[in-house]
Amino acid sequence: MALDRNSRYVAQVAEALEGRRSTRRTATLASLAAELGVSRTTVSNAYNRPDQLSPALRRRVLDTARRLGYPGPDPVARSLRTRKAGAVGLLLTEALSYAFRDPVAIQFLEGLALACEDNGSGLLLVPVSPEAEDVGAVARAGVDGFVVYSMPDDDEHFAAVLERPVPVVVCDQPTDVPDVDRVGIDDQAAMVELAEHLAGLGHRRIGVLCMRLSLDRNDGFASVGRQDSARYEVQRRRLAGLRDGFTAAGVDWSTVPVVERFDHTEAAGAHAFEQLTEKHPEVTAVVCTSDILALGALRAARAAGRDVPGELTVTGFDGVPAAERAGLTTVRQPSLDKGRAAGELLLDRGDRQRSRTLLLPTELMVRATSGPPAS
Amino acid sequence: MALDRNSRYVAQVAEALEGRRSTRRTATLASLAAELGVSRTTVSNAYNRPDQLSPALRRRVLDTARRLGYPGPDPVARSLRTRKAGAVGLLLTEALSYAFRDPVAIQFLEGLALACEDNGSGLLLVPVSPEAEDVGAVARAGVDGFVVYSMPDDDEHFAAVLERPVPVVVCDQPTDVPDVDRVGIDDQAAMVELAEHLAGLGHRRIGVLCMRLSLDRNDGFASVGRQDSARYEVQRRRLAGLRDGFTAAGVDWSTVPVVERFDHTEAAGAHAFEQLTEKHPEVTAVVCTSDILALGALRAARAAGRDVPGELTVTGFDGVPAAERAGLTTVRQPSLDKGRAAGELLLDRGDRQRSRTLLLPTELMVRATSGPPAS
DNA sequence: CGGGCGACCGCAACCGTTTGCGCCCCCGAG
DNA sequence: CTCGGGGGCGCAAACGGTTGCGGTCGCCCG
Repeated sequence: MALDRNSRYVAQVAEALEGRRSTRRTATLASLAAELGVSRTTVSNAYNRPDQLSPALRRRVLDTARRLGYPGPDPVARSLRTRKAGAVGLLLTEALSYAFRDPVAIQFLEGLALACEDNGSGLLLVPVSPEAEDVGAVARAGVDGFVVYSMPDDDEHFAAVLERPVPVVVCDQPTDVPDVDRVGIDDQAAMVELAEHLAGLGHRRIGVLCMRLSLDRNDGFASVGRQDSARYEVQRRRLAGLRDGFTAAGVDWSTVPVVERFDHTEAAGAHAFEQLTEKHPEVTAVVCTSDILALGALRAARAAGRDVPGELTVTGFDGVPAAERAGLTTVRQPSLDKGRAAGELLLDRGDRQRSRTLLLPTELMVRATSGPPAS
Repeated sequence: MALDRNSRYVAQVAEALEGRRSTRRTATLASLAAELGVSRTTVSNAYNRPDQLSPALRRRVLDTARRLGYPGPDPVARSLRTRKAGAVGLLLTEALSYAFRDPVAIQFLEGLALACEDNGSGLLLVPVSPEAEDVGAVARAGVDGFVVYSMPDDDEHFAAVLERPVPVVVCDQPTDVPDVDRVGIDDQAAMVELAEHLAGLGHRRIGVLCMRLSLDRNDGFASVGRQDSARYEVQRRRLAGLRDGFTAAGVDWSTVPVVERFDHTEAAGAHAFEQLTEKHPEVTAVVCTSDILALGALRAARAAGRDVPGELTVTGFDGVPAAERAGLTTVRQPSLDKGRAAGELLLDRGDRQRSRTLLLPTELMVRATSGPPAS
């Protein structure tokens, strides 16, 4: 049995190789039809509409195809005719490979992949160089629609996506793009909730670590002006939430130090933490707009001998697995569900409604890195 | 003459527009040419060969395109004509979404993505349902080549890939497929090295936890016969390496218990550990064929009150970040480099050599979970 | 024996571009 | 005035398939 299987496999492979080896152009639907003495329609039907021709003929077609090394209808030609590519494109903020470095992006991707595989459609990761003006890659992508993940405002690539006559759904940002669906969370409200938690614990002197606010690198303190004009809406909204929450608790936001980091890594978080606390040793709570930054800050705090949460509170945002392991107080957002919802929104285009926005719930996870300020 | 031709296009387009006003037929190269009173060639050149027409006309073409909402040449039609899709397909062992759950796969993907973005080509994740016989997805993928990641022997999807007249490079398994490049590591030698390390420490009574050996679920002990006939070559080779290494140290391999798990999760590793130690409490070292399993085993061991490495040695394979954090003794393999190398092998097809195999180095990482057996 | 009915298969019109050449015309040199 | 040359643009043949319909033919039923 196993032997049988193997020999069949070997034969199959050899045959495939032979087909490829030949320098002559690979067989086409037409040449196959000619060889068989039937019409192209019939050959096409043999592959796509088996009920349209007799089983005997169908078998003959398929056998001859195998003999001639015809690999079946060319996917590109088929796509051209049917106007379906069988794939959704994904546009990412960063370089393509970044998607696999950020745990939140990975979760999102997993969800999106789930939706795709349910639908039987592929997932095309569109190659974008962050600095390259080359928008060609998105114009060249053969896809039935785009999912856009967390793009800054006024992005060229995103503009190129909107140019394409295919449906688009964005995740997180930008918001308020006419005629495209969107899935996200209420970043601002989530941050208000977190702020209330911290204010309730008694924190009044806080510091903030946030991700990149605009496309220019600014590894340092971010003025209120810079905060308000951030090109990354998500960061803008999270900061706004903090502002609202702490302002309500009597804190003058303009006195709150906000340290920005261009790179989104734990190392960046650690370094930002040092920068913050060196200049503002009085802060009792360090609020980070992402778990990655918070984990870095946490590490740096403990490396500096600070007791967390006894002496200092550290919080994050996102709810990645590592944050849970570290006992980090954070806001959990359903990243995987966002990905799946984005995919479904794009693919389940049964009821072509007016543009919808889907806001998923978040959850404040109070864990072991937040406590009342040291008295 | 030209007018005649043009008017035909005009009529054609008008007709199309009238037929589908509701869905607003998008402009085409031809309709744009008709509107401008130039040939399709010229419009095409405006996009692809700017030096082939006067700057003034080019500008006029582009402006008119914008006015008409022409999104530029259709990617699919272009692909058909140029015979280039601008994307590489990726075929995975598991369901598409699994790729984002396994740290090793993620690393591989990151490397592959790096190679792709360097080359400006997209990365198409081909949707495969593990159980579905539907091979159609790979036949339908519009790509210039395939990267195949760690497929079992005799896989239908892989066979379908070989059918396609495009270059293929496989990662890890299967090996020895004629005419396809391959990148991987020497799994067997790496395991021999690990075995020698453990044997050198004095371990003679060992137990093994391994990943899925075949497509049928077998969560339990795996006979030597099952080990030898495993459909997953990587697992087969790793076990063979252990066998070689420990046999050389005087161990009778047929007495070594090997526990198999279908699912590749920490929970599975933990459970497998319990199953192993319940039946074989005498083992002094638990060797796992992956870090994930090892991390689960480690957790289970400590939960059971076993001192690692004082009382028990646990080792993994792969060298994922979590393993480093946990201080796990393991074999590090360059997963990211494998991905990048696979991509480069596929894309840098300058010298169409005979099929190459690229074996990357591994490194034994002796850390804090291995030590001499308790006396 | 006529009519109707499936089962099977082919016609022909697209799908939207790219590209190797060839043509035309204007311009400067001889 | 002739002639070579080159810039600028168009011709027409692919590229490889899909599909709404319509045609043919054997067979069954009344």
